[in-house]
Amino acid sequence: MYLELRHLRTIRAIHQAGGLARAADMMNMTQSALSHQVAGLEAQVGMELFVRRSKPMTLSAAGIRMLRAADRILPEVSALEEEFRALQSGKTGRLHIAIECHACFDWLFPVLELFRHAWPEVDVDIRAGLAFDALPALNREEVDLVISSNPVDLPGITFNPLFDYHPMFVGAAQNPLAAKSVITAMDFRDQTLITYPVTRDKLDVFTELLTPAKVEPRAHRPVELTAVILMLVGSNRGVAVLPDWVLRDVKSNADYITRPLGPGTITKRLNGATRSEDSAKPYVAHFLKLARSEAVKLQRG
Amino acid sequence: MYLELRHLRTIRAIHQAGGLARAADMMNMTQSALSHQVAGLEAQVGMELFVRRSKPMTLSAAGIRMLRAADRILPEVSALEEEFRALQSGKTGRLHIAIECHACFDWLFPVLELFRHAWPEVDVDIRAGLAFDALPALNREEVDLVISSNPVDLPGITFNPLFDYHPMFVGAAQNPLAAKSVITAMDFRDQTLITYPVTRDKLDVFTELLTPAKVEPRAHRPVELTAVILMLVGSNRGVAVLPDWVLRDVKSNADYITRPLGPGTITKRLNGATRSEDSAKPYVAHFLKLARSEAVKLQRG
DNA sequence: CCGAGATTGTGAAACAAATTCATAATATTC
DNA sequence: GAATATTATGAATTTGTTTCACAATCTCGG
Repeated sequence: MYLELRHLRTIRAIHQAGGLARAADMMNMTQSALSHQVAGLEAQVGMELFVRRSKPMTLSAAGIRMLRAADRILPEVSALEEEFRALQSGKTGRLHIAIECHACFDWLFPVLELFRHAWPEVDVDIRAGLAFDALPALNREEVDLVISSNPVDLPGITFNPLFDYHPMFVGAAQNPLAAKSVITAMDFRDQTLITYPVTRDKLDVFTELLTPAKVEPRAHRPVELTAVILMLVGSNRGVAVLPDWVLRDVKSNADYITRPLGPGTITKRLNGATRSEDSAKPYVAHFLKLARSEAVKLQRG
Repeated sequence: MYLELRHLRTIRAIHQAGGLARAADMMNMTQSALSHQVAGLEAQVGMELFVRRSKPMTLSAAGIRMLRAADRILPEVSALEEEFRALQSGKTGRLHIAIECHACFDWLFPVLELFRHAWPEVDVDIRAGLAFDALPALNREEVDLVISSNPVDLPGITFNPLFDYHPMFVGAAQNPLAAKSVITAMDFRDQTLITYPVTRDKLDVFTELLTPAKVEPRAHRPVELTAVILMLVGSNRGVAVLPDWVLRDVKSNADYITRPLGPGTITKRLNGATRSEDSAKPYVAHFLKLARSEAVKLQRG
C-alpha cells in the first residue's frame, strides 16, 4: 500500500464538496481524473472507500476512517508549507552563534535579548567553547554566525565588521606596574598571566604582544569565567588582558588599575562571520546592526 | 508549493542513510532518481534543504525543519496504513446497529458487552429510534446491521435469522383476563393497550392479531420505556404484548399474569439484516452467533 | 599535493503514472 | 419517463519519474 498526500486531499475534497464532480472543480481537475484516482486508491487499500449506491457518492465506513486521518495529517502538512513560506520571505530562520572569544558574552547577551523580541520566529542559540574551529562549522551549517576577531579569507564566508576594541591590561592597584602608563611585553616577565582556557592563537595578549616579542610570562593560569579572572586580579594573584568593554566597571574601582598596551596602540576588530549568502538575510542584517550599536553603548559605559 | 509524502520519505531516508547513494539503495531507486527528486523538491520550496559543501550531503537548517515535520507526519501515515491492513484482514471494522424493536435493548446490551471484548478494534454503536426506515440506511452504509422481525426481499440485503420468540400477553393479576388461558383479539376491546411509540406496522399486537381481526382496543397509550410499561401494567392501568424474553422476570411475579396469544400460537423470528457482502465478515458472523446464543439463554431465564 | 575511491549532479531517453477527452452507464428529480 | 445530474470507462495525451551513462566534485591516505 503506497499512500500519497494526493489521496488524502482527494478524500477530503470529495467529502467537503459532497460529490465527485464538485470536488473535481474544486481541485481544478476533470471529474474523470478524480474517478480514476479514487479507483486507484480503492485498489491500493483493497476496499471501497465510497458508497455508490446513492448519488452523489458518499464515504463508506472505511472512507470515514481515512477522512479522519486526512483531517489530522493535512493540517500538519499545511503548517509545514506555511513554515516554508515564512522561511522564504525571511521572517523566520535560524541564528546559531558560535563565539571564539569568551568575553563576548558581555555584549552578546543584551544584543540577543533585543534581537529575540524583534524576530520571535528566528531560532537563536549560542554555542560557546566549540572544541573545533568555528569557521568550518559555518560551512557545514552547524552554526550561522561566528564572532571572530581574526578575519581570514575563506570562499563563501563573509566577515562583517562589528566594532573595534582595545585589549587592555588590568592589574591590582598595589601591583608595581601601576606606576607605568603603558604596559609592554617585557612587563609580563615577572607576572602571572590569567587568561581564558583557550589556545594562544585566540588570545590577544599572545597574538598581539607576547608571541611577536618572544616573551613568556612568569606563570600562566587559565580561568574560565570573566568574573573570576577579575576577582583574582583584584587580589593581585595575577594580571590579565581583556577587551575594554569588559573593564568599564573596573575602571572606576580603586582596587584595579587599567592600562593600554604598548608601545603602539593595539586595536582589534570584531567580526560577525556568516556564509556569504546569509549576510543579506533581513534578520542577519538586523542582528549585525544591533550588535554594532549595543557594543558601542557598552564601551561608553 | 505542492508537497507529497514521497518528498518527506526522501528527506527522512537521506538523513537516516547519511547520504544520497545509501538512501537510494534503501529506497530501491537509483542515486540519480533521488538527486533529481531532491532538486525538484528544493525548487518547490525555493531553498536548499541540503548542504553539499561536505560529502556526503547533510540537512541544512531548513532541511532539518522539514525532517522534523516528516518525523511527525510519516508515523501517522504508517498508522493509517496499518489501520487499513487490519481492516482488510477483518480484525477491525464498524458495526453500527439499528433496532426497530425497542424491547431488543434487553438482549442486545449483554451481547454487545461480550462482543466488544472479543473485537475491541471494531467500532460499535446502537442507533435506536431511527425516524426513517432502517433498511434503506443499510444500503447507504449509515448503519451496518438492522435488527428486524419483518424480512423483506431486497437486493443486496441478507436477513440472518437470530432466534424465534413469542409475543406474550401481560396483564395485572387482578385483571379479569387472568381467568383465560389464551388471549385473543376480541379480548382487547375492553382494555387499554400500552405499546412503544412506533407505527402499528412495527408492533406485533397489531400486525399479528388486531389488524387482521379488525379489532380496536378500548384505548391505546404509547410509552417509551419497557420498565414503565410493566409498571403501568402491574397497577392495572392497561395491558401489553411483549416478547417472551422481556417477561422472564415478570412470570414469577404474583402481581402479573402472562398468557399466550391465540387462537393459534404466534411465533415471530428476529433477523439481523446486513448488506450481503458483510455477512461473511468474521466479526459480523461472530456477532450473529453471540446474539443467537445469548438470546436463547435469556428466554430460558 | 595527487590520485584512487566515493559521492553527487546532469541531460537525454525510457518508462510509468496521472490527466483529459469523449462517451457510456446510472441514479435522481419533477 | 424524459430531463438532468452524477459517476465510470477506455484510449490518447500529457506530465512526471526513473534510469542510464557519464561528468563533476569531494575525501582520504600516502
